[in-house]
Amino acid sequence: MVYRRTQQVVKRLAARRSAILVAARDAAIEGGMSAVQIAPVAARANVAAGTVYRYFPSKAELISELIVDVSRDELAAIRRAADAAPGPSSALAAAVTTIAVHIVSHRKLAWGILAEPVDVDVSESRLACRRDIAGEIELRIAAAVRAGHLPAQDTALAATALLGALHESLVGPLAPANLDDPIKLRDAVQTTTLLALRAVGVMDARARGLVVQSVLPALPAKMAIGA
Amino acid sequence: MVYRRTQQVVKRLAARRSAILVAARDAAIEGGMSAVQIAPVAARANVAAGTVYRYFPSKAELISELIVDVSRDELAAIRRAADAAPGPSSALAAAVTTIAVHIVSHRKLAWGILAEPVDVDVSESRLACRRDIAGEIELRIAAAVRAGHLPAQDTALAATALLGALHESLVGPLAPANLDDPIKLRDAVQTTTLLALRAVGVMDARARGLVVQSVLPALPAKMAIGA
DNA sequence: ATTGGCTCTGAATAGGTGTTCACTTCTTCT
DNA sequence: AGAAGAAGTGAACACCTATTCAGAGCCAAT
Repeated sequence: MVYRRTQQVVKRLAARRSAILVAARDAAIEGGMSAVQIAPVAARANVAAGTVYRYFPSKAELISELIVDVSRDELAAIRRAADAAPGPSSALAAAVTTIAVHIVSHRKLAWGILAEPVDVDVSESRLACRRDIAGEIELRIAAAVRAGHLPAQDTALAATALLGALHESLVGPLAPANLDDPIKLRDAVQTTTLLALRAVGVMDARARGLVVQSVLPALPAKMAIGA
Repeated sequence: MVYRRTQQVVKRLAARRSAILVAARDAAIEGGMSAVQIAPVAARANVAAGTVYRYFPSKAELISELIVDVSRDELAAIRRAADAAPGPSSALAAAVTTIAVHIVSHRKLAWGILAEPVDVDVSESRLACRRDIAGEIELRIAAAVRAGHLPAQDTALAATALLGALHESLVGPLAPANLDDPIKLRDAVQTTTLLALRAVGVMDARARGLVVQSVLPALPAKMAIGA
């Protein structure tokens, strides 16, 4: 063998792999999963279509890895926000708010990762991703129940329903228009979070307080301006 | 002109058109929208692929009409249930329960009509269908608010979120397994309805009562047996 | 500089599905 | 019965996109 990968080459290969994933994510952010096609993604990453197949065995694998990546970041953000909260109810509110803000920040990506049908089979990774996030919410609901802040309930179903409500009202086809307006967006996030908290049994008055506490810090600065 | 459609022919044409629509609906019930393909649908309806195009200008038109049909039936059922209820809160509970029961009765159809991405552009009719149903729920929420049973709120957003919660927890990928078991199914419908009612601000205790009242009559007999 | 293997390329391939259309079959009217 | 026109047929076509692969270009070691 007269050829060995030098450090420089290893780095270039890794960079290229990452570039392809980034290109795929950008495509999804702009046009949803249906825009994640091999040729356009390859063009974005400045490689030929065939090159993609030197890094990923199939389109399904590429998309799966994309989903896993996005979901990992999302989950980390949720945990960070919830763990920083002073109590179980606040933690739940913070988690819900974090999800809502993430969803509205990249609506097409969220739609693509969560629901948009894709021709390839990514159900496995997509399901796992959803399960992870729902599981985290479930944990937070259960903690609030244990603390006596919420009535006893089927936490798994509640977490699922809660995510469904968030998705539908923030990225679904009936989501309010003009979510580009920071003020409307903030209102939508607040209202949706309030609904979600009430759904699991937080009293209305208390829920309103939790929402105000959790929404403002979670929003990017430019969105909070309208406060 | 030496040829005019006789009554008999008119009838046969109408029957054939209807058969194609029924075939499309059955295909959707069994395998979701992706199973609604021209060749299989034509085979189901006992016609050739080309014949479908003598009745519908394109696949998109066929699917649009399918969506409109299903949605019309759904809306009628919701109104019937809600109008039969004694008061605004009961009406809302009845409407929500009706939707939940319909959804679980034909999960793949519901998924296909509401969310499953399709290659053709049916966004128009799908959106209208969703808007109609959400609008009905919104009306019922607004009535309950006017009656002083619910806190003032953004009724449009609430209706949307409520539908999202129902869909996600009953037909989404994280929906509980074993919904074929009538008892589990009834529990899922009850729990989900309870969540939905609480989300819009019905007090927990009152919500539980409404759910029990509304779920049992709405369930098909075989599902209610476990009561 | 040369050699042997690795990586990249992008045109060609393959498979799947909506749509068309020349032809056949059926229906109506004289 | 025969003619004229409508309805039905299904194989062929068109389009789209994932995937492949033979050859070009690049890299490391001698």
